[in-house]
Amino acid sequence: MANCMVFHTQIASIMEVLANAAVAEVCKLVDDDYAVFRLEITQSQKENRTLRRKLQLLEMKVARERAERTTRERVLASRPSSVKILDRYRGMARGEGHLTGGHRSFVKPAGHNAWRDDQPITVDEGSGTSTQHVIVIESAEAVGPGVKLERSEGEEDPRHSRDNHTGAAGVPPVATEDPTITTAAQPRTRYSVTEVSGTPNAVLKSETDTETLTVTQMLLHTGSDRRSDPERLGLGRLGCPPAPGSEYLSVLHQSQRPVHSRGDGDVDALDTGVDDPSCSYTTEMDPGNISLGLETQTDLFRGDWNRRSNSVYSDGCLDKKGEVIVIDEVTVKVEGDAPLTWNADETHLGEGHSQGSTNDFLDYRESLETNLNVATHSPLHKLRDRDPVSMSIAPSDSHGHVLFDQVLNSNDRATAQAQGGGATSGNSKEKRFLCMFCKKGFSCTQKLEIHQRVHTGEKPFSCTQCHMCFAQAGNLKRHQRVHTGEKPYSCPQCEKRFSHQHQLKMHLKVHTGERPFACTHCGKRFSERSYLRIHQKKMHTAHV
DNA sequence: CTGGGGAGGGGGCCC
DNA sequence: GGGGCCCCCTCCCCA
Repeated sequence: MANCMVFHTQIASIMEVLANAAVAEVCKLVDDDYAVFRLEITQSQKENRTLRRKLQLLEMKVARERAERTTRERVLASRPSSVKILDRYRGMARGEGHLTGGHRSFVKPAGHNAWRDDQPITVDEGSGTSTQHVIVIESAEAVGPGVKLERSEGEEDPRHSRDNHTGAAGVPPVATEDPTITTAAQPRTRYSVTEVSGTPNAVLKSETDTETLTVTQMLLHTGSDRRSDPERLGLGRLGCPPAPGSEYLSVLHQSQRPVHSRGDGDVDALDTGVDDPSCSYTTEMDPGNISLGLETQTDLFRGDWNRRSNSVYSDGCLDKKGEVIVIDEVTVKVEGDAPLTWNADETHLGEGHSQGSTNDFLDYRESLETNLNVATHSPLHKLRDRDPVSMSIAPSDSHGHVLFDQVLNSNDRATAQAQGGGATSGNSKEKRFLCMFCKKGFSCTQKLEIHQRVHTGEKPFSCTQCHMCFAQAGNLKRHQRVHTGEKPYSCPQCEKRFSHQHQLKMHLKVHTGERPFACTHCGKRFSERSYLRIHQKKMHTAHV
């Protein structure tokens, strides 16, 4: 019996050893196969990159030919110079295709500060599926010496664009600030930026002749801007103010890549990493894809960059396919006496700006409504669809320069109010502090500063518990009730408690039966306007 | 309905 | 008294 037990034990041991060996064998086979699979993927990626580079080269070639042809034609035509900057944001977060915001184009006639009718600002209304971004800087030759387009920190470095042209897609994105970027008054004979990934016509051309044109990307930020704060930068996705320049870029490089995988591009799916079950294999990141998006992406997210989940930001920041050249912030300094006038038909920026007069600030209110909401790209910030990315013009300095600054996170409500005469509409208090962006007036500078955060995306108040950022201290305080569970507003009739006072007010209508909002179509009444709106949308869409 | 963020305005306090 | 600052209320909107 004892021998039997010993034998049985030995059998069990042998079986265990065999089983382990079998498992090891299987694992080895799996690993080998997986390694082969990974190798194949890597090779496919490399091939893909190679093809992409070839495609880019071909497109560059075509672009150059077109540029040269255009240049010759222009020279022959002896047309007055103008500067065009076409910017297209690719890929609407919601695919609604209203890409107006990011596609603002400026045409600044040389010699005078009024937009010429015959050279309208081109608003590139991309289909939303196109990946091309085009920067066109046309003939600067006629631009007066005082006209400068400066490129500042954070702006897309032309060299990056050249990298794109030359097929240097594999070059890792440059996230660091390039002090040389701000090379104002740097003459350029040609400036071409082309990034194409989905459409054959993606070509960018720019021709500047003897002009001292520099494109500068700048953000208008108030003094309290904390963009330099590493934590905020890292949290930019959460809704912190859009960080201008490369600082934000660097954050993107670090944290935004995973987001690419959500895109619709096959390549991206590969690039963003294959879910490797073995955990020992790191899918090669496709620098061609990643770098393109990152190195060309300048700063979008500004706004809210804000908002809510971290991943969102990346969304907004990076193009789905990571191949977009985004020039979201362009500062154009115009030295001149005459107010700058935009072609209202094209840009809605119909008001001029003159130094020292806030009334002359360019009115971009309408543009706010139509601007692309970069923030919408950002899951974090969860910008509303309507939130525009706007190109705003603000007084920049004591020299009467006009800054064209793209800002995010503008609120349509503010816009609507501004449009409704908010700047001057009647309040008991004199509202002599006008918003440089929307001209809305405020009674004191503090109010104005808070308001302008709507445009700048600045959110100086950050939650210590969840990285949410807020433009107003009170909103942060209110938000923190989410963490503390504090519900200071209790219903006297049912002991229900709320964190918002307005929530209690709405709740009380449950008890009172108050339904002040009646449907104009069917007479049905609702306790809140939003309910009525939903009802009308659902039941009377045809009427509305 | 409820929860929660965005934003404007009023008012008190202090200098 | 005016301005800056802060707190709070309020309304709006969305999920």
